[in-house]
Amino acid sequence: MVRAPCCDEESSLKKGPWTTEEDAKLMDYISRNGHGSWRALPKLAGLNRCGKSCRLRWTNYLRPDIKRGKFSEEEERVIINLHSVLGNKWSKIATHLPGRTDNEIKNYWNTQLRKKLLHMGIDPNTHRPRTDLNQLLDLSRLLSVASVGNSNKMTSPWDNALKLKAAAGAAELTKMQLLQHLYMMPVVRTSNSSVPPNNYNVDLMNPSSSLFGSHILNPFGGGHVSGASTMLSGQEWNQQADIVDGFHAISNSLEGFEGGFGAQGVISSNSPDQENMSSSCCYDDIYVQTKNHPLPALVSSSSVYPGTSPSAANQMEISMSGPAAPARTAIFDAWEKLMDDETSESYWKDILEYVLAD
DNA sequence: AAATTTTACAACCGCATAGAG
DNA sequence: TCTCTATGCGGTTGTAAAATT
Repeated sequence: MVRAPCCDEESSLKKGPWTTEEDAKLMDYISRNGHGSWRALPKLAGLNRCGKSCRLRWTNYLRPDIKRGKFSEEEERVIINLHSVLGNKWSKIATHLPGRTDNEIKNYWNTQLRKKLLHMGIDPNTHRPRTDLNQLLDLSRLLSVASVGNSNKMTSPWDNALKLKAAAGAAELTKMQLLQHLYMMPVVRTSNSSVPPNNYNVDLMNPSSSLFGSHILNPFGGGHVSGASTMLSGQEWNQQADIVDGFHAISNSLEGFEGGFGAQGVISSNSPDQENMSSSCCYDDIYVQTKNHPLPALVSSSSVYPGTSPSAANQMEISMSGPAAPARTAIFDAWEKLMDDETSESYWKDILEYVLAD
């Protein structure tokens, strides 16, 4: 059954911006009678609008309890934290911000907060560090942030986020992401590798992988983090069960690293109604997402892997001459820079050597 | 100063859902 | 249980204002 749009029934109904006269009529009517049936209201109030338009105008603009003006830092923090848990459930988020409408919050998110998060290197969809190469290559900035000191003074949610990101081991994070990209490149695979063809990569940031326990970085320290997990291969998490031996070794060598993330307390995860969640497991009263989720646009698997499941033979071909070459160069350049950094620990060199020798 | 681009946000559209009959 | 209506919700669009060229 197809229902006709309510506002198309009478094409003479006015659309577009409301005039002050219309606002006055609507406010006057509702203040005297309440809104009652929205569909009946326009005629009763003498408005040439559809009921839906009247409801929207009232709830988003004319309602007397609406708060106007800039969002405070506290409100920003609340929105970000709630968004990390609820996703784009604007009406639910709005219930925690008295005087703010879902529409206003949605607009503010889309025009301000999203950009701020992106600028900080945080994926606004996942609330996790971005994995695009530009971000990865911006090592010096992250490292300098990480070394700024341990001041706990928070001046804004953004400072907080940056500091937490840094405190959580931005340098290590970046190294891991580079490692991941390195490992995703089918450069060093040999024919006797134990890794099945479709498991030639591994997401070091994957909370469900065995590499780092189940810790997810929450840049805002709000206690919960969620949203879809980043999946770099576009395959099911559970297809990554067979992780190459070399990376088990890396995992073992990085056990101590958990403290870097975990020091904040872990973070965690999902409300049970989280959309797109294929499964979750309880981890010390925390839901940890194990989700099938596509690769972020900025690091498309296709850009690194022209084929979805290349054979060992064409993996080599790809690695030598395929379109992934520029990305590989960038990654290796970043590694070179990293290795030149006198602050790099020797074990990172060991890890790299291990991976390349695999 | 004019033209163009960007930004902010009000409003619309269509789908989902609750609930009445 | 089914059908239908009213309302809620989230994505998208339109447009005025501000910023930039």
